[in-house]
Amino acid sequence: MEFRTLSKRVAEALGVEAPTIPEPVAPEAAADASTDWPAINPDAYEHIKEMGALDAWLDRINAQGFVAVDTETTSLDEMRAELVGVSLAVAPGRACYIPLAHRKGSGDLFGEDVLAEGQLDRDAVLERLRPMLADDAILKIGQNIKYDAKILARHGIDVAPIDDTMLLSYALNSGLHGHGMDTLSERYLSHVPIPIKTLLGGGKSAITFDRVDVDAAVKYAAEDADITLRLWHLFKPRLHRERVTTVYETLERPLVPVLARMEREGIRVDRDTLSRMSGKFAQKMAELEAEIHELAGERFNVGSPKQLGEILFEKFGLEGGKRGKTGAWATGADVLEDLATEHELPARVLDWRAVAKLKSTYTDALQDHIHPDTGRVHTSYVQTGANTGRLASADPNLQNIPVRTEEGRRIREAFVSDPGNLLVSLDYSQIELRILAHIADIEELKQAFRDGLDIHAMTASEMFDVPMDAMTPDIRRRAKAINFGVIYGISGFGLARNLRIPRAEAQAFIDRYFERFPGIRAYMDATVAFAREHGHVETLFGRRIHTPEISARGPRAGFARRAAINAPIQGSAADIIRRAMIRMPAAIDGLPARMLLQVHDELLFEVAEDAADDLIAAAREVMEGAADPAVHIDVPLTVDAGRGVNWAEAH
DNA sequence: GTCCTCACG
DNA sequence: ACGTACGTGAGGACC
Repeated sequence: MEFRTLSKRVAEALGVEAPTIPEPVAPEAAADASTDWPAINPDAYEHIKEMGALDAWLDRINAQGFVAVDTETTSLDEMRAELVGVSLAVAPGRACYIPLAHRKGSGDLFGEDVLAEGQLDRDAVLERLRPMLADDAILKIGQNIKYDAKILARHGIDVAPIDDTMLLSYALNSGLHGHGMDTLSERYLSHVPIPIKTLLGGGKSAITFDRVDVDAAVKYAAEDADITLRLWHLFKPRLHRERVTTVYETLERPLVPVLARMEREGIRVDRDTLSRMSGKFAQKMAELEAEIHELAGERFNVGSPKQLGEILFEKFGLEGGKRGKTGAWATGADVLEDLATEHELPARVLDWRAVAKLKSTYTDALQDHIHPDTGRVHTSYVQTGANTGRLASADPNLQNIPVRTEEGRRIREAFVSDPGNLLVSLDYSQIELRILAHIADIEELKQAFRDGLDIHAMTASEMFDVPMDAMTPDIRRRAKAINFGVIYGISGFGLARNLRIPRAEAQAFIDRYFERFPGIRAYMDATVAFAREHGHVETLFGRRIHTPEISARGPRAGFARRAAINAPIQGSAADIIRRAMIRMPAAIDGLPARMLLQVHDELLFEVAEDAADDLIAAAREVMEGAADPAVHIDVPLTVDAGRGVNWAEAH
């Protein structure tokens, strides 16, 4: 009897020999596959309204070992969305939609609100789909499948194994903007999908998908599955041909269930704490506003940079005014800080802005994100969010919760553990500088990290010939700015602005730095040369970051050059923490602990009090060893840990 | 919708 | 001569 592996069956579908290792290779099949495909035709899709018909689709899926899956719901917010229907595609042009919870009527308060005709029972269908969705031998293909997996997880259904066309696109082309289905369909299939707006309408009168007419929904939903499957047929062979299979299979795909889990866990946020803070901030803003109006001699909207600029630079004629591209006066914090040495108005505006930011973006907005059922805030990580391989966090963004000022940091007191639990934070110490030391192979820096020295003080000592025991905070501060500048693709202008020193002086620092650490300049030159030759740079783990503008002329060249220098450093750090996250579930299995958040170089966990030590030990080991065995990094990766009943204490 | 501003690593 | 530190997301003003 023949044992058919997943990859063999997938390979057959792609019309090629099965490979001996994990995934299929089908360059030839992909090269002309699209020419053989039927045109995308929404009228050709099947509306499943009987179990027998569904079983026929399942037979086909079981036989071929892969299927494109898409869910239709009532919301883009996976934690609140209700499942409305499921679509499946088994071959280009062969797709169906299973409506489950479409409703008749307008949805008005007094309107009819009963299930539409031509649907199957939702729970019965889910039970029928469940074995297939969890079957190890059947690949489930989705576009942003984390979304669908979360919806189905809420109905107790696991989806695995998976492929994701959005992530395939990202692995192949991180430099291109847009990995959404509409963009991909237009770019690769030259087809404009049915716009969701034609079904839902827009603005205030927009309806939810459960109010969409079933026949229209069949065309829309099945088309999405069809497009997803076609994109997969195009992308999957390119993965191997373009040598990014490992990145996709070790850094992208396995992260999906990990992120889905973290997002569903959420983090407990105390509404009363936020609400009290909002009240205090409102009071403070009112006081400051009165002072500001008094100082200005008139009432105006303090939140309007336009009005503020007119008062500062036209009414008062203050020096240092600059207009931006659009002709508006620049009133950013750096400008106001300069003015603040001579006038009280800009100083008070800075105070007002600090409070207004905390209130509007954090203490007010976060309250709206507390889930009514869980009492927790559930962010959404965007795996394709950053070109460098970093994650992005949205709705809400939990990667930019204040920490730098005392007042802001108090917002973290609202992020709390459940009773009997603690929050535990583990963060990589100086990971980007360590990676720089390794990539650029700077012996002094590497040794300093091995010796556990203060790296900024050590840099300062080398650069300014100051013995370590005679180091002053100000000299160290300058060296720190230079170290960060190097990571960002340093320029005299940028460093001068950051340190508020003359540009010539900043340039002299940089020259001195390169003199002292010639390997850094060599790394920068080599990286830019690599980008010019290949159109991309790479992380230590083979992730490619495309640099399409590296050979541009004019100011864009400078941006592209600095981004190219930064990308391998930022991207390698991103890869390392991804590797840690992927291994984490197995490492903490059995502990009463859950991973909640990632903030670029930090992982935040919630754990039962008496297991905190065990968790820290386990998680630290995973994080510190996360580059192994794929890459040997010639400096230790070290992780700092903290714990407490809230995020302020834990950090 | 775009710009400005500012929160984070 | 140009015009710049790298990577993000979000709120408010303004068009």
